[in-house]
Amino acid sequence: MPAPMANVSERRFDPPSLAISTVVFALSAGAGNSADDESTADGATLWLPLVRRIREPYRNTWALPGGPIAWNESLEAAARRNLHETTDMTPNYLEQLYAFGGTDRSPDLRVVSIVYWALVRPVEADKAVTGDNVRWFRTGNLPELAFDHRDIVDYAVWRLRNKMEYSRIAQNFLGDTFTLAQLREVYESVIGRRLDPANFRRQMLASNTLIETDQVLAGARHRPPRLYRYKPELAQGSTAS
Amino acid sequence: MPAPMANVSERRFDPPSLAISTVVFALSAGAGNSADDESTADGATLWLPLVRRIREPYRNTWALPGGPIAWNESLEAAARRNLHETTDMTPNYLEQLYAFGGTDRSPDLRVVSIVYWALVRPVEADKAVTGDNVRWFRTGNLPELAFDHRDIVDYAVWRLRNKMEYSRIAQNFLGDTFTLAQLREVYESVIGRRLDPANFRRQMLASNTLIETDQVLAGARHRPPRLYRYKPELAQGSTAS
DNA sequence: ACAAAAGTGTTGTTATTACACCCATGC
DNA sequence: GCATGGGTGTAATAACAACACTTTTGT
Repeated sequence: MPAPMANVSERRFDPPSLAISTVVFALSAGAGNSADDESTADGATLWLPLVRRIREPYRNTWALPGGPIAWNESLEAAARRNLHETTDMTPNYLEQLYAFGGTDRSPDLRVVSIVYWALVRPVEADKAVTGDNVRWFRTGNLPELAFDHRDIVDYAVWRLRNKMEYSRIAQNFLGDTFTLAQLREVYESVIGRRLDPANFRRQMLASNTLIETDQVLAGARHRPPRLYRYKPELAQGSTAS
Repeated sequence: MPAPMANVSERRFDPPSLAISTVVFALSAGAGNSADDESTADGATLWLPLVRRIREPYRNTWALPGGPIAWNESLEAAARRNLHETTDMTPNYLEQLYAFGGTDRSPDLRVVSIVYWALVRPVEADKAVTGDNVRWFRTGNLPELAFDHRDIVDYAVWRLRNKMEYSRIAQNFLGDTFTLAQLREVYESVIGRRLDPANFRRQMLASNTLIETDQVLAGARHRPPRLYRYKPELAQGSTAS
């Protein structure tokens, strides 16, 4: 119960308060329950869920899911709990993005936001109950966002693209097994550029992170592609504390 | 004046409070005013300043310089101000490292630390008035640190090494002009590995970030090396807000 | 048979590495 | 002259990119 008798103008001079927000990414498959799904044939697209603010400032404006941090939970736990409370999702991957603490982020309160970014698989993305107050948007076609959330999203997209090039986070968009074409599609839709199937295949196999299963994916009118899975990883998650 | 009548045991259940800390790096030249300067002939070494805690918990233990965030300053400004207050230094480079918010970081208070890391040139490093409460330590030979500061330092070193390989932060350890050997020494002492002088030279020149001056550095008993300077950079600093 | 994507081969280009060798200075 | 690092040359290797070509399925 901090400073119970403080009114708004006095609160302006309190030390900054803390909050958590999360930028969640999913690929198009799981975002089918959106209104304007004009998914072009040339590959999947990136989507993220936003929530409508129900109070001032920026009332009715779309914003990143977020909330306060409880006294007995870590930052990551706060992000995870909050995400579940607001969107019913449990992320496959969760990593701290940045702490945003400019003095002019909010018109009245001074709040420092510790922002996480997350990846969810299609199955998980479908769990998000969308409606008037929660909706998926494509990263390329966002509405006006509250606060500096637009900058935050841009930074998160940049980070995702970046990390895609040197790590194996792509697996967090996919199910347990997948074809190399599916894996390639993840890469292509995130970095926004076509990749040579032949070279991509060799790079992935050479990276020694894949296990070839003995199954193939039949049904299409061409040679059935082999299914792969990722090797169990030693340690992927985020940084300590 | 938040919650003025709260005692210690009640404070445990307050929402986390905020603080800023900074890991400052300098190369050996500027750290000569240290006690155990046994700088080996084979290149410079990394140093960082620590301050002695004057209150519980961890009283008398060395810790990262840090402090609270004022209501009207950004996180970066808080780091900069605090660094100046505690060590009289103004960093050449300053970037956010990570927000540490584990629940067990401190025995009593719950505090979230937003940590920055900084680079200072030798001239600036000399401004730090060392004494009983501020001292430079080599990163390879640190004392026991308060809280989780040891983990934080390790992470900062990792980040510095990493960033050294794909960016031009090395310049923040050097003066305006420098020889390629000096630049190489910075790289070598940070990443802890010898580099081929010939190849290093070509890589640096090929990167197209250096300007050749018309001066050389005479005085040594070998061919005088040419002095270079960095091209004025478009934008280097940290991320917004 | 044919279309379409899976999968393999091959070649040219570029980046990296190792190391030989010449250059210019102080002593 | 000679030791010392500055600076250039070069060849072997590895990584990457482009693209031709063969394989296997569904229709």
